[in-house]
Amino acid sequence: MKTMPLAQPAVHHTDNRRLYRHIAEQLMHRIRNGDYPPGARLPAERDLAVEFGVSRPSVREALIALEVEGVVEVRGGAGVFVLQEHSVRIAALAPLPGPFDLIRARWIVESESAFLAATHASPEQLASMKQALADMRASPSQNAATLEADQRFHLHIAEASANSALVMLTRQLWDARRGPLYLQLESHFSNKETWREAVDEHAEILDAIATRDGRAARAAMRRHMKNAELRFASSWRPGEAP
Amino acid sequence: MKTMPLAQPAVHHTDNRRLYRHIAEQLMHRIRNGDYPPGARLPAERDLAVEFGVSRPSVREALIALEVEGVVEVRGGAGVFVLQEHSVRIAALAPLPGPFDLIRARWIVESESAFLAATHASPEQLASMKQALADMRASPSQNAATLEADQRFHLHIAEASANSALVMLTRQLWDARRGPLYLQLESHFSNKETWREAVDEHAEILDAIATRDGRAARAAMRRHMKNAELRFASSWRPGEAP
DNA sequence: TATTATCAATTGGTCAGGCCAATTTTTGGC
DNA sequence: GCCAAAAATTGGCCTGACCAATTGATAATA
Repeated sequence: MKTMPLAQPAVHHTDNRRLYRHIAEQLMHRIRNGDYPPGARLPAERDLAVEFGVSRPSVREALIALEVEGVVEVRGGAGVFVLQEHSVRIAALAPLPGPFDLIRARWIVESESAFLAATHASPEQLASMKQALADMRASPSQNAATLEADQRFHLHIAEASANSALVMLTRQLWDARRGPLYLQLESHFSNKETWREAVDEHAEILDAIATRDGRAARAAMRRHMKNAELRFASSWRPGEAP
Repeated sequence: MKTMPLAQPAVHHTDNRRLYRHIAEQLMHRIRNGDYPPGARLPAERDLAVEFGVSRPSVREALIALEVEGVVEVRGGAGVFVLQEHSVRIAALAPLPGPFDLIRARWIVESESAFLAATHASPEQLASMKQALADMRASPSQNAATLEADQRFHLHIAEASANSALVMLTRQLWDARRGPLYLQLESHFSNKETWREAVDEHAEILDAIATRDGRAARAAMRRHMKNAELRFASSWRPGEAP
């Protein structure tokens, strides 16, 4: 028996394509509306599919979107439950830390990552660090590309620490740089001389890790962070506190 | 013709359930690693399905997760493309760190927070820590309430460090405890004796901070973390890695 | 030759129906 | 009433198919 002639989706989605998005919006609307209060269980995937006139995979996709957004929790065999708003929202509302707080936190976290990386770094990870350093060297001054390579370098060190929590923290610290008054300052304090210094500091860190000298790696990272703070401070215009 | 006997997924996902998450993580890793640079087109859904040894719907679910995360853009009929400004969103989908990684990361972060707190803690913050400690003492063993008080104690220390980035990191480390196999273990390793030990360790930390002895505070926090790791390890059932 | 129109291949979009594993609910026995 | 076993429910994942949009190659045309 051949497949049926393909029913037109009952959900009238004006936004072309992305059916799952439309379903997700419908569900989100109901949740906000209180039809599905926090903690409640949504109808079964099969039932939702019938109700919306779509297939179960489409409903699944919508539910996954809601799950990724932190709205619902999917418990296998049990059901889909509305999540009472939790940590994510709170973190989003918190203001981003200022540049100096970030650098000092990185001083703490990344110096220990470097220490651990000296022990655990694999040849592949060392190669990745070397590549990132080369990408930094490729540019005579700081720009968007070198900033990306810089982040890549530090993240590779965190990954080489063999501690996924440190990777998570390092990522968060770098993500926090997307703060409001950060970007313009970035470009401000970057002249050729300070940039060369920064690159050389990275080279020292990499050398220490490559030679498996944990203490030297930690010391080099701490120097780098302290110097970064100084470079940042020197480019600071008085009258605006972080 | 009946359906084939159901092939076992080639991707060996240790993290129970949520296959799409595993696939999304793999793809995210490649994107971060530069295998799929910004603007590049990912392999076709069908090809990815073959490569990962999963079905196309599973790949689709992973891609939708990445799309919701803002990492990729799906253009119907054309392909899936890596977005340019994906940096911020890239963190959320990463798997939660295991308990041991978390404790070691806390050893690093919170010991320095304690050191700084000894210098900067205000009388109000000291009072809050004291209150949290009292709430912990109020219960003879560990439960949900004491866990909350425990978190409160440590967050107050982070706030007393006068570094908002450390607060952010500490919050993230505690949020990560929402991991899958964490909660059941929590209740497992809590007998009255070990709980009393833990509470006493907190008291030592608070004493050191209250007397403005930074080095002692750091040392006390490191002892606490090391002991917590030992307590956790002793309750660990062999055969299940984090 | 350069340009454009057409067609075929590719790729995402969606549906249908199926079996499995985990969970929940019901049922049956004590 | 209480507890264990069976049945129903539910999410997890798979196979295979067809449609629609995009893209690139090909042929027709100026």
